[in-house]
Amino acid sequence: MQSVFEIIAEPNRRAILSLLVSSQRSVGEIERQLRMPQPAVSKHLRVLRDAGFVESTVDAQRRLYRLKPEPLQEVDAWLAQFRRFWSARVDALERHLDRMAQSTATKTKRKTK
Amino acid sequence: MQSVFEIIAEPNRRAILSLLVSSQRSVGEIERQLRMPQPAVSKHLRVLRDAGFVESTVDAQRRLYRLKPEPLQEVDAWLAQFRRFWSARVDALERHLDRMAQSTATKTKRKTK
DNA sequence: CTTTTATATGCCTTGACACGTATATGCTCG
DNA sequence: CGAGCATATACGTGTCAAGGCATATAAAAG
Repeated sequence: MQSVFEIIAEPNRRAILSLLVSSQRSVGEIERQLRMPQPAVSKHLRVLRDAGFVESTVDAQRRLYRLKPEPLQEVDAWLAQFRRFWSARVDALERHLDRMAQSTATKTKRKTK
Repeated sequence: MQSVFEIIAEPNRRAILSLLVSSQRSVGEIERQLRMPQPAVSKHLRVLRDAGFVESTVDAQRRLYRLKPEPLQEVDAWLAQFRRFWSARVDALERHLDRMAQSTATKTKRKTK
């Protein structure tokens, strides 16, 4: 379990991350909101913490977990190389659709005239 | 192997995707550029195609594979929810650093005067 | 001090998947 | 049509991680 991609491959871990984006939570809150056994939550949090996705502070017997941005930014950085590609594609599609609309409009004009 | 996240968890598959971002390639080209056994390449391409990451066309005995944007955009969409979070954090950090700089400047001023 | 609450860890089983090797399919060209 | 190249698939194997359950640690409450 090394790469950030393997970490977020697990659906429950993604759910935890999504939950933490709004605010920090205790293990028990996560457990209840995601309806998942407590040991499972703790284990996933362990993985997430080791990978730097979250950090925790102690509040009496509770541990409050909150998000850290770096690993997800790493994913974002990897994704960046593809944004150029697909925006180019969207542009091409838009040009294509423009031509379609153009041609349809012409046809309609002819018909309705 | 259902979710797009599991697909890109595999390093060789990410390498293939990165390779295809510049242009389409045949299986043999991928095999040589990534120094990976041909069956491995074919298998990963199969997975990528089934998941909609790539598509292929036939060119004689070759198959040319090229990228499709949708699945990676799905990843991008999931990531979007965190961007607000971390840009907020960066803002806070910047404000913090500004204050530091401010205070340091003041101190320096005093010293150098 | 005992009980209860909150969280973490250990062990075991199971299933998925990546890899290697061998082989099959299919196209091209002599 | 047969040889050779390009790609796909099948099978056997090892690894690793997720889930379930029991239990350990530790703090709070009574």
